[in-house]
Amino acid sequence: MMSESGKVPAPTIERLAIYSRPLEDLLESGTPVVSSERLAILCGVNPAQVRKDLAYFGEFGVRGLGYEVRELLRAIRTILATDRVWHLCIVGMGNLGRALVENENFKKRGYLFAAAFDVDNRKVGERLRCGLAIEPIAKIKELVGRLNVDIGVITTPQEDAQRVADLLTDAGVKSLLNFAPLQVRAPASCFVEHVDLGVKLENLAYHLTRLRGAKPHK
Amino acid sequence: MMSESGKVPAPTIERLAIYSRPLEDLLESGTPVVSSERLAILCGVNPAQVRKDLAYFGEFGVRGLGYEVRELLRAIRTILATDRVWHLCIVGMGNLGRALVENENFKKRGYLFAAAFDVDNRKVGERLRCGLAIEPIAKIKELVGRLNVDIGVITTPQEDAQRVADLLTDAGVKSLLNFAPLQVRAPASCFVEHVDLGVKLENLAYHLTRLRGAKPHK
DNA sequence: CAGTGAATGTGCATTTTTTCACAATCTGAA
DNA sequence: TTCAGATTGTGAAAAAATGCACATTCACTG
Ligand SMILES: NC(=O)c1ccc[n+]([C@@H]2O[C@H](COP(=O)([O-])OP(=O)(O)OC[C@H]3O[C@@H](n4cnc5c(N)ncnc54)[C@H](O)[C@@H]3O)[C@@H](O)[C@H]2O)c1
Ligand SMILES: NC(=O)c1ccc[n+]([C@@H]2O[C@H](COP(=O)([O-])OP(=O)(O)OC[C@H]3O[C@@H](n4cnc5c(N)ncnc54)[C@H](O)[C@@H]3O)[C@@H](O)[C@H]2O)c1
Repeated sequence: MMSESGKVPAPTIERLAIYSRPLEDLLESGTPVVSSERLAILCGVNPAQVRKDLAYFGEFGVRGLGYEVRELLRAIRTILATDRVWHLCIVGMGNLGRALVENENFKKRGYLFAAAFDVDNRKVGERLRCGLAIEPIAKIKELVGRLNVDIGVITTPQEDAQRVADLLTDAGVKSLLNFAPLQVRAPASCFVEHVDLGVKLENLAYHLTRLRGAKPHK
Repeated sequence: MMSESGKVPAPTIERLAIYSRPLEDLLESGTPVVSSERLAILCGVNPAQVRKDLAYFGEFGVRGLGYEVRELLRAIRTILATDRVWHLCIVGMGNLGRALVENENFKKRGYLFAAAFDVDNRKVGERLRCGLAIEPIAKIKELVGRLNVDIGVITTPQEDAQRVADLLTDAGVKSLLNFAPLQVRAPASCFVEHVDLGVKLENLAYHLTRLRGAKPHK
């Protein structure tokens, strides 16, 4: 149970997060049990894949029946460590930064923005709708330490992103979510996720030019 | 040259887009030539991977030298079809929707927002800073057809996303970029990309709880 | 114009990920 | 208590992706 001895494939982790979306809906709609086949359809993957992904962490199903929705969701949340609160900070309070801190979804899932930073002196001091005040980047080190920030979010222009990443890792942030369109470098102890919308669009563009029998799902 | 006979792995396409970022910087900084090794380091991948990715589409390098930056960038743009203008429309002009249409990066890369839609009557008619006026969703079909929209961007709340996807595909949009946290379903002829920030964060959370010798790069 | 150094392009081995297929096992009914 | 029906968990096969290693080819030098 909840063994996780060997190493788990990265795609498995990504899919576990994806599985939890329809599971939340099923839970809300009162469905008590779901089969790997049904869940697979809802997520656009293979049923065996669902079972194998879960099997890395234990046996959550009942043969002949399926998975109890509430139970499975709880298990996935434990695996992904979303059953606790994570503290985020965000650097670069432009359009994107504001949209992110204002989004209720994150709070609902346990991702709390604990601090927001910007270099622009006209913005520093401004109180955001979510209650946070924008802090100067000079306070990154102090606040990251004091507020126990786990994840740093970078929403500055591209040319500042690496510098900001350095500030954050230097302040002790253990992982980064970067929205600027370049690969920021960080020490091996810091895990970095990149969100590059340009890459997504270019993918679409590529497929649009040769859309003959392309699969609809990733 | 530019053969592309067999099928190309999906990860290759994704990486081509990633390669183009440092190439743009190199071009700007006047670097005439780059080796697969250097480019690989800049992108956090294996040099052989770079060469193999490119080899799917032709021979762009010069043995003993490397790749001419300008040439290679042009080639990648041709492959990814980013050497032309794509017309986008966006549905759901909330925080995220506004951040997206206001972002200059997209225009610079040839992704033009041709129309913006919302259901909220208080928002319809409003003129955005980018010049676009917010249209009612009743006009989706007409405008998508008239403006020749290639890509539909969905930035509505989760519960409306599937309905909006249906409206868009029905109107003839050939691909979708969805930001709502669920897998929208679309006909096989329509290519869908999902951007789920929750998945990214949950990935980080997972790795944070077991960060022992984890690789920094994807 | 031959020789050197360097980096490509690529066949092949390796690794990773997905999928298949079926024995194991559970529920509920008779 | 046994049986039927259903779906899991999982070895083993298949497919996909990555990385190695080197022959090939080019630029440049003397
Ligand atoms: N807006 C989008 O929809 C969108 C989408 C994808 C990616 N991005 C990327 O996200 C980043 C931000 O986009 P945006 O539209 O919000 O830009 P923006 O210009 O609206 O905001 C950037 C903010 O960063 C601040 N900033 C600049 N340098 C800084 C520094 N060194 N330290 C702290 N703050 C600094 C600026 O003062 C500004 O407030 C960009 O890299 C952009 O390419 C944006
Ligand atoms: N804000 C973010 O940073 C962020 C990040 C990731 C994902 N998302 C997702 O993107 C979506 C939008 O986020 P947001 O923060 O902009 O929300 P928002 O509430 O600010 O905006 C949603 C907009 O969609 C409009 N809308 C609702 N139903 C519609 C319909 N049927 N047709 C057209 N328009 C409709 C609303 O009027 C509103 O303007 C959500 O699904 C959210 O989960 C947001």
